[in-house]
Amino acid sequence: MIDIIALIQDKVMEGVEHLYQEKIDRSKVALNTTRKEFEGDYTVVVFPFTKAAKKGPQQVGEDLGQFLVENVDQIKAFNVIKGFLNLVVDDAYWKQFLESVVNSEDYGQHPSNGKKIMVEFSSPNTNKPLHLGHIRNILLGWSCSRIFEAAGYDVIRTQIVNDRGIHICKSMVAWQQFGNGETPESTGLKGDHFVGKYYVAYNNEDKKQKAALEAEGKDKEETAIMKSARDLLQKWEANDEEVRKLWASMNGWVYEGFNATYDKLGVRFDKLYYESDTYLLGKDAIDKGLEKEVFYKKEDGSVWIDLEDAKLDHKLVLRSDGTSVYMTQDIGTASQRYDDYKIDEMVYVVGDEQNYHFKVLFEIMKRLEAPFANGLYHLSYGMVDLPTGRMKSREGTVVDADDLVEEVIAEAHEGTKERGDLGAFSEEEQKEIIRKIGMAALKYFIVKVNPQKRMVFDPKESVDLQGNTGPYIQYASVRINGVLQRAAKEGLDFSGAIDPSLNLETIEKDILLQIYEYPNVVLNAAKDYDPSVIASYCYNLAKNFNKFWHDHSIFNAETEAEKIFRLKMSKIIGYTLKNGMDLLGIEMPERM
RNA sequence: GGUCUCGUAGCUCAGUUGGAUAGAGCAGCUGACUUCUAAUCAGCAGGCCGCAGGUUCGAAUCCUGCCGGGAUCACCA
Repeated sequence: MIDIIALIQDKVMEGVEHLYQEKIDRSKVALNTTRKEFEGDYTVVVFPFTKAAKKGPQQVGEDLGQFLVENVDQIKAFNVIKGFLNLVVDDAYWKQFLESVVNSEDYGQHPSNGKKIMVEFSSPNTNKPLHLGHIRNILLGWSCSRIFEAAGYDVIRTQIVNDRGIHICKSMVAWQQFGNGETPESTGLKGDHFVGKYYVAYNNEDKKQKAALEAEGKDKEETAIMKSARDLLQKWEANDEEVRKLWASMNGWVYEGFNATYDKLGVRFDKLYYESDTYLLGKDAIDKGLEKEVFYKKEDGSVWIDLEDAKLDHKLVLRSDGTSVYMTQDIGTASQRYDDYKIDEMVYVVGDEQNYHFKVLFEIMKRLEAPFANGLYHLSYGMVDLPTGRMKSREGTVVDADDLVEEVIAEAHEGTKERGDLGAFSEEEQKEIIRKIGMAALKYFIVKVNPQKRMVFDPKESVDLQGNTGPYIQYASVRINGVLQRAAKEGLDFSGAIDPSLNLETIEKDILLQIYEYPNVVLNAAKDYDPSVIASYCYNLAKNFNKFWHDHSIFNAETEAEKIFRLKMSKIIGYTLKNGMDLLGIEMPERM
């Protein structure tokens, strides 16, 4: 299949050189799809050539249009409006395109590019359950990892589990003091919620003790429970057997809970890194950096890097007592990952409050001349706000991930009772379909927003099933299933050739152009680390299909040739929607 | 204060390497189910693209300044 876009660009360059004896750069050839109001498929902007031509835009358009029609078989007509050269591509080209993809169920999957990329996402602390902010992180990370796979990368999904530190010690101390030996089993609580309960208990107790200290006129920062937590942290670092045992079992409970949530969200990881294993890493790199004079040592023994020439200030990489900071650990972990997998690229999906941290980290890796330094990327995403403002754990406005999932599924259940057509399914199957619809609503709502932007999460809107939503796109796909199933049932074979004399409707051509673009859309989404590109694409394709469906009956088409053509169209639209939504982590139901 | 980032319809968001009269959805109003699923489709209404300059044949898009929101600038993670 000839790449029509590249072909037009080549011929435009050729045409300008032939007509006006001047070579132009490929980047000067702006090629857009033609706007709806005008006739044509692709539009060349001719303004950039007027200088070379020494003619007005209208004349240049006429010249170039004439040249293209004469020299490119696939272009059968043109018109020029105000400096825009609209080109009409021969229907035969689009029919041939449809034939070439109609049996490619994996349409949009690029061949391997030989590159290995690691995507880190989620990476929660282990002292409380996941919330809405994690959901954005997880969905972005998962979707990007799928997009990279579709773009031809070998992908390794990972997270760094923040399993040690003062936060988990707080939950531990509260459990010791108030737990009476309870477990998730004995209470029927999900593990992460169980541990989170003790984190809350810790904070309540700490607050109480602070108030008491303040009343006595003492330093309110030094509460007894805080001291106990710090004591636990020290014992943990000293490898105290009992403390380690408690730590392991509490983390174990949390992991069970997290895994249940990951399952519900449909994500998994290939490799887990635990902070308890990596928190001491990075010191070798600091030593080497000191030798190379990338770092410098202050009199107190602390080690720093001067990044002022990169507009980044001075940054500590090792404390005066020789212990690591977060940065040290990240330097070490990055190298560890490279050693483990020989990755070409590494993407960190982390909130935008850490933009500065990653700028510094990447700059350090460059100065240390790490072989993967140029493949590092921080996929920074904005915080999720509620219509009432920010989520604040102190004010109890944090939206819990598990509650949210339950809520959207309940809403999908209501919607299905009203509108659904699931009579033919068993209860079990119906539940599964409703789950897919609810999850589609939630996931699409989050992933359709450009990652770098802060977003407002309105729970009411997130469960909408109409308009620019996940279920809208699922509905288009379900309609397609309907026609294809009917075709199968009627024994209708539409594998034959498309009638060469068939005229394409405008909407049919629009759809073919759009599907033609899909593989490029995947590459662009990968290049920009941006799932929202795929989301808009799927929505627009579903919208076009719904219009097509409304305006043109498939089974009651006027001719057999039209019916066959439209069935082929339906099939490829179905694949493309399914493949696109899969890149967002969204599953398609059979019916709804 | 320094650095970074965002600002588009009442609300939530799109808007390709700068291209034609800035687009969707929701909310509001009007129409369309005897038909392959109306979770749909068609229409009306809604805009100083934060403000002011600049670059350009052409700016929501690039540059500068200002205004407004957010983040960050720890021997915290």
